[in-house]
Amino acid sequence: MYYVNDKPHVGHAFTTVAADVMARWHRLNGEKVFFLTGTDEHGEKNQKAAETNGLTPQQYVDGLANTYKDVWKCLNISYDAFIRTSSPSHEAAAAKFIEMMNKSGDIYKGEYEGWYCVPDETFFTDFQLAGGKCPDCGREVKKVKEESYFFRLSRYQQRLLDHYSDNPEFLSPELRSGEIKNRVKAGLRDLSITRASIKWGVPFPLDRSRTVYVWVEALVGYLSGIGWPNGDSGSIWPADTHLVGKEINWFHSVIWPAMLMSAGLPVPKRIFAHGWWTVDGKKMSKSIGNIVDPVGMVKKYSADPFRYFLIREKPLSEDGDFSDKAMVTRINGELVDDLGNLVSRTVTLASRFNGPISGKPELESYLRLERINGLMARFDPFGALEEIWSFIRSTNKYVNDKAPWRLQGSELANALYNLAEACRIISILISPFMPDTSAKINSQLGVGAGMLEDCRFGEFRGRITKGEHLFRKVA
RNA sequence: AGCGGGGUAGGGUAGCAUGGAGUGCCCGCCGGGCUCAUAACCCGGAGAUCGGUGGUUCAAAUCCACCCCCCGCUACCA
Repeated sequence: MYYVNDKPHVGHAFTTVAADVMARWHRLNGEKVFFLTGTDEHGEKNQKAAETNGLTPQQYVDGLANTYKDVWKCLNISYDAFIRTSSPSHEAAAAKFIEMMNKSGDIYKGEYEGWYCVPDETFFTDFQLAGGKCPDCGREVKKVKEESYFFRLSRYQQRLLDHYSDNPEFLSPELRSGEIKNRVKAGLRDLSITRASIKWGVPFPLDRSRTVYVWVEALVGYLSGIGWPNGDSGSIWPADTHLVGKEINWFHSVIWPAMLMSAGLPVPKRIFAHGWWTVDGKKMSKSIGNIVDPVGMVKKYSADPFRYFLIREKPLSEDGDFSDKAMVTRINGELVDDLGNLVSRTVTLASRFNGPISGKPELESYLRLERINGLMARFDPFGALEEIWSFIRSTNKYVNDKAPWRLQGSELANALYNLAEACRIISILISPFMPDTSAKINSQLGVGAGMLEDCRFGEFRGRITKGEHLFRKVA
């Protein structure tokens, strides 16, 4: 789920494409998948932005939510539900959730005290101040006291730590787990969960003159998005994975599980915090004007190559750099030259052959399916693509070694059989990453869409017809 | 400052837990082969004091100590 205040950029596209790839992979494996995304729409920023634009907050976020949906359509995202936190069903779910926390005795009225930077509209703790001044702008801050309701987050310190040690997968990737554990060990402060001054939000059910702190209510979106507390949400929850940016890891790895424990609900199995993109080596920012627009990328390179690049260029967990140069290298080298060319030479050779394409498997040992599966299970689609491409390269080598253009009869049929089956299997394996391309390969091979279990060398049943190249070179 | 991650050929990475010849992969570069394929494909080669110093060891990229440099997180803007 994304906090909407502008149209999505590469970072958003990355998260969503990665989630889509994982969702498609599990469907390919015959598993039942529920893929939820959506938009977090409340908060002061949108309230103000709406005023500036002469719209109601609702009108303003309606526009943004539609923009998100359009971009996901353009990227071929196969989500099952799209939750909007300004929807009535979400507000009802959030209110219900808070009442459950209250029943556990975890909500109390207190006083929030902090330093407020008026021009930045931001609160700071003592610790964050830079020499008594605002750490962002360096101006004076003033002490503010506000009556507020609190969530007894401090109560959950030990339960969280126990949960982390009992479920090592929960804090993913491993490199992130240390910082969360240590901070939790250092102690948790209770969390102020209401705002008196912000109107654009979910009314706080215990005192409707206030709204619920946006974050707290947005997290409940993971439940309201699957229809909780109604419907068959019980068969979907707990979520297998929440895929989030590393900057919001704290909310997902600490606050959210504590909230769920308080409400007496199961905790998701894994929080995966992914890394960020820089652009041409620089941080993406409006002031530099280097924000990468995914729609522009799709127009320029089309959806599949862009999706491929996002996953192939860096591991999910790491930071990486986005550049047109890197994009061109990947497309020309790996999509056009490795994959496109393999399919092209296979299809050309096969379409000149009249007899039945059959033989005995000779490429099986190069296909490390278990390893690929394992990498995907560990949430490493980057590593999985590396393995898939290793198979593609081995298959290209096989063409050179066999030199089918010099063969005839059964020897030729055998070589073609291996190539056709390899292409069919490759098509299945890449389908979660590049669904359109996979369909193109299938149509040239004359086979239907396969499942993961069909990634075995069997009998080749397709009828091959040479078609267009899968990709075009880019400059 | 505290906590966390990282520094491996021109660039990007894997390897490090359970030490064993600098071993692998991708891009780039040089040379060769092939001609089915969008000058694509295949093979070979050059290129690294594995951040630095010291230590443990028969043996260290890998273990230990200290140092240098990069990056992230530090909770109520989301």
